[in-house]
Amino acid sequence: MKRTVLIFASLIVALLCLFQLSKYSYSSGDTSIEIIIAVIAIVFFFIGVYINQRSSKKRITRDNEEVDQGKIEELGLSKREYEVLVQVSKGLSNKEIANTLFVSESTIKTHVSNLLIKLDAKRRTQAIRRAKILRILPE
Amino acid sequence: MKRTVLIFASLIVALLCLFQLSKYSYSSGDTSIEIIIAVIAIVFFFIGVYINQRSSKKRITRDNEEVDQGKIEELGLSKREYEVLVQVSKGLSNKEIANTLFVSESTIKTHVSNLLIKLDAKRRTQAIRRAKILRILPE
DNA sequence: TCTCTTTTGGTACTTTAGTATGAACAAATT
DNA sequence: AATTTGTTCATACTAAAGTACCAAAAGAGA
Repeated sequence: MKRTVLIFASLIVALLCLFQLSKYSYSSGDTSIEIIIAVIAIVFFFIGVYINQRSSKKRITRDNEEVDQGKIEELGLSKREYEVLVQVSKGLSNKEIANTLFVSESTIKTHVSNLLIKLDAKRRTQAIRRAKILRILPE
Repeated sequence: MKRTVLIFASLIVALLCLFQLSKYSYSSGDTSIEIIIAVIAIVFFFIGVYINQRSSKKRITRDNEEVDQGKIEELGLSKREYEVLVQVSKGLSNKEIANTLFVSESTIKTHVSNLLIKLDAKRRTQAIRRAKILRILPE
């Protein structure tokens, strides 16, 4: 938001500068009005392109990286369960997850079972699917 | 590409129209040159925004939906193997895949085993992971 | 025609995954 | 203090998943 204000402020300043430039050129008479208008058109065209590129980049980043924390709570997933879900989505086995989280495989099995119920999935692959659709997983 | 040419052509036409308008306004003297320039600036600014929005939308769609056919060949995945991979990524079991593709479960197991080797994965969940990273799967 | 790849399918086996159930313990809530 | 919730772990079991090997049939290409 602050950036948008700054950009618009500098746009107005640029516009005023162009006014002065056009007046000067007109009075001196060595530059035709058509060229001035063309330059202004081109400059503002590219300003529009540039500003839009910045905002669209932000949009892409937001959509792809942000995780919907609300839906995690909505599903009733606990912190640990979500951690396990992330590891599952990385393609790790229960034993591997147990090692990375420093708990036993039994614990992971319990978490996965609860995960499947809460995500309404029969298999871990289905859980991954649903989690990605619900925008619960990163990337 | 064709659209880009069309857009630029209409841009030039618009520019010429504005030239004529500015000449008329100047000779009649009832509109100041500043206002004309301001209008042109604003119009071309929004033209820039509009064009960039169109192209950025295309970019988003391309990045998310297009599948890298080259990498599939590179990995040596056959048509059927790729079909199975897609079903696996949807969270289906071997039996379910067998039913949707009208073959036996043994066949699916063979395909999956070959898939895992070609994708350098130990589990189907890992295969899904790698496939998504390689941009082989849709969405 | 012969060869190679793909697709299909089987058997037998091992390994993961997932279910059911019970239980201990800590932390937060009522 | 009593209850609920989350995390931990175990046992015993069933169900998938995956491996290893083999083999037949179809299609494409040399």
